[in-house]
Amino acid sequence: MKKDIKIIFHIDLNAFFCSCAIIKEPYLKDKVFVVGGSSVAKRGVVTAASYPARRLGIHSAMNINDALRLYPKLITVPSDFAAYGKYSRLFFQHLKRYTKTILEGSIDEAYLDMTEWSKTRHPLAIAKEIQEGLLNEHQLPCSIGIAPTLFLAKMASDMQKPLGITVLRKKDIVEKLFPLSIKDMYGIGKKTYPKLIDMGVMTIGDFTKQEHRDNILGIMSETSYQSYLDHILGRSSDVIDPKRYAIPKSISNETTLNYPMDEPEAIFDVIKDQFEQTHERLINEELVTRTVGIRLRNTRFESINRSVTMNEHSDDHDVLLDHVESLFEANYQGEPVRLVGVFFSQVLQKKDLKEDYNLFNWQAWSKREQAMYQQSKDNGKKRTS
DNA sequence: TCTGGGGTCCTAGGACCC
DNA sequence: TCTGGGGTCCTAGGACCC
Repeated sequence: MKKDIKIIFHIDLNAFFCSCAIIKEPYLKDKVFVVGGSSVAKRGVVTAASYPARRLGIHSAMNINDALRLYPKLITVPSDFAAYGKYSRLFFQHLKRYTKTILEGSIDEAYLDMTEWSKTRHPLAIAKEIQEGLLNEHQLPCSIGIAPTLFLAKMASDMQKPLGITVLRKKDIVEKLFPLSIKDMYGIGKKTYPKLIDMGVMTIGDFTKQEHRDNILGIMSETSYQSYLDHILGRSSDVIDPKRYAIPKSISNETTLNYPMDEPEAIFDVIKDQFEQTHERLINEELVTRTVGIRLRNTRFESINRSVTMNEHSDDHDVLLDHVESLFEANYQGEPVRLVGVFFSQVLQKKDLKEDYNLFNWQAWSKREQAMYQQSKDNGKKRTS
């Protein structure tokens, strides 16, 4: 039986942080500017670069000083996370007019299952309408990719920026996807890219060639390799699960210190501050955690994470803080640190706790305990009858 | 040359149990 | 006494993404 082909949209807001800055300060439109940098001079990186800045070679994650060297008149504006949250919510609200089957890929990216809609209207027409709606109503430019799987839709939305709409059908893969540089593939980053280039895998098409298989398996697992092949050839997931990223699996706060510190009391003050922020979010979002950890980064940029997993989930301030304190005391060796952080993982929603907990308890009981419990119940029945 | 902050997923090794 | 193999959980680190 032939499998129904789905129509997935991937909608990617173009230079989202920059768009938010322009909404607030319209004079920034068409200017060479970046979002990012730090209040502390001579530190920080570019979080987002405007398109005019990108044309000068300025890109995100670039050191602010390097960016200034490329263009001394560069305007820098500070991050405004409250605004990003606000416009992100407007973005998703706008999309919910079209379908409830939406996956929030990140603050500025969404996947939509438009299969049903496309039975009555042409996908390109709907995409055009969404794109114009976001631009006219919210001043948010976007690019849209239309494809049969999530991965291909994501790759398609990247092909024409800004304000592009790109259709990538399975039959277009060889023509449109294969020629792209392997570094443009989602999942291949700055560590894997040079290794692939060394073995002659320059393009996405090269990656699929049998002749490179053994070499590639030398740098990644069979599972990863197969998963990339499935992505490229249109065999990966076409199912949108709106719940997938709805509840965080971990939450954390970290901060880079203004200068490296080696006074344990002073360092712990900062860690405690990070803890309070993370804990506040835990409480506000009605979450509980089972694993508590700290992170320290030394002046060589090496990080160590140390964590403990508790027997039960908890949101208790003092219990969690005690763990943080013990972890710091047990692991801090006196070396100067430049970054500290606190994280909670194995996070759950508090309201989901009870069921899980009962289930957990039952399974944790030994066979003998379960038998005893069963027997006591049976005895109870006998007594009452 | 100097590298922010928030996440997800994967891998690998050790402990422990059966 | 020494031994196998499989499964799960925990910890740590790393790659990657926005």
